[in-house]
Amino acid sequence: MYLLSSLVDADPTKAALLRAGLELLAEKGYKGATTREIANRAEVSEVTLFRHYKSKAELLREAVGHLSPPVEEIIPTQTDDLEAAFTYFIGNFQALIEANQGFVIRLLPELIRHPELRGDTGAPGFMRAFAAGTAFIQRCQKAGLLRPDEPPQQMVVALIGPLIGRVLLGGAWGVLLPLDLEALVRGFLQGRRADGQR
Amino acid sequence: MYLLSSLVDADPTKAALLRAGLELLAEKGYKGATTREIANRAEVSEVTLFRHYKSKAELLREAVGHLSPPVEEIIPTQTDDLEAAFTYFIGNFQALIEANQGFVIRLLPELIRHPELRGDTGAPGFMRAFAAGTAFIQRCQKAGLLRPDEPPQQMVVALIGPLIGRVLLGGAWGVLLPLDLEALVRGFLQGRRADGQR
DNA sequence: GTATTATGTAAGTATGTACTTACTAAGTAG
DNA sequence: CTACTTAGTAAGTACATACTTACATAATAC
Repeated sequence: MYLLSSLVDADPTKAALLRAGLELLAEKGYKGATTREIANRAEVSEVTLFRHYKSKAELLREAVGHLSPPVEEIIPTQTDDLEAAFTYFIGNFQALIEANQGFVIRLLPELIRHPELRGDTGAPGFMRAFAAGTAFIQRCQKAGLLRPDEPPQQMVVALIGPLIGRVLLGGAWGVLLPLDLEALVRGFLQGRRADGQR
Repeated sequence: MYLLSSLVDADPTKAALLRAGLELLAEKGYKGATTREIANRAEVSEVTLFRHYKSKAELLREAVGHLSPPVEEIIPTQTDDLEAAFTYFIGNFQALIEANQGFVIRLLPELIRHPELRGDTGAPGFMRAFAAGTAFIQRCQKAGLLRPDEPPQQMVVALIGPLIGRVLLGGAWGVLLPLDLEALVRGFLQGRRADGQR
């Protein structure tokens, strides 16, 4: 379900614990994710859990730190055709968060509630997808393709905010309603191109 | 912080308990909202809490049921000028969720995680704001002002999804970035008017 | 063959939490 | 003045949880 980087093969016990911890953090929240259940789901004993991590907090902190979406694959390579580039990006991003709805609906709010889980290593892994989007927009601005006066983070919010909101509303309603991605990209680019052309 | 309807004056003890329960449900999650702390924040003893509600679950269920945004005030009264009407609506809605960020970021996900808190009384109070938006769009469709072929719920997602996503991302980043509401309304209405006019 | 490593089982400690019971004090209604 | 309601304090029950300790077992390293 959630994307964990490296280490997965290195130590299978640790990997299983991290994965189980992430899943239960999303499903039940920080308090609801008990060490007993994490160990059960990882198919190890609770004692083994505490032999690998000195506390539940440490385990979950490390698990969150290992979250890593496949950033490289969702970033467009070309910037010649802006509309195509952003359609590519938003399509990939949409697929990513649709496959990881639990992350958006449950894990992200839990990380907002428990900032200590994000660790102190600067940008936490789970934010890399947003950061990648910001970086791409910045690149477009420097290349003179997008208006330079709007902050890139603000542009990212305008671009992917609708996707996030859609998934959250979908969770609340129990139905994921379709979204017109082309219209989204069109609306986003309108008035944001640097050359003034439509 | 959160909008509770009636009853507030009727029984101040209950009202204080409900308010404290909601606040802590948002702040700490279902498990984290302990009866002791709810009672403390309501400035009553824990025993008093259990004299009014037979369980923590019942208290929180009732608290969620009493959530009531000022729906009447955010719905436009006229539909002559669609752009003005939707600007009015989206402006009010924006103000509402900005004043209640905690609801969107913390309470809504917690209600998704614990559907039993929503009660069995059909549409729960906290969804009324979304429902009101849906109803307004439906009215516009019936009046022949908006395309009738797109489901109103889907239109609502396109309209307020960006606001929701923005607040969630704001929570994750610690910064609420500005959003161009006029552009949002313009983009929303583009291609959705029934008469084909721009 | 022995030491080391990774795991399991069983049991236990300390603490927090939902919820109860018994008794008391103050205010209000008649 | 009395009855009733609403609240508080103090204490306790039953259970779950994070985390520990002690001991046994199987696999691997040398």
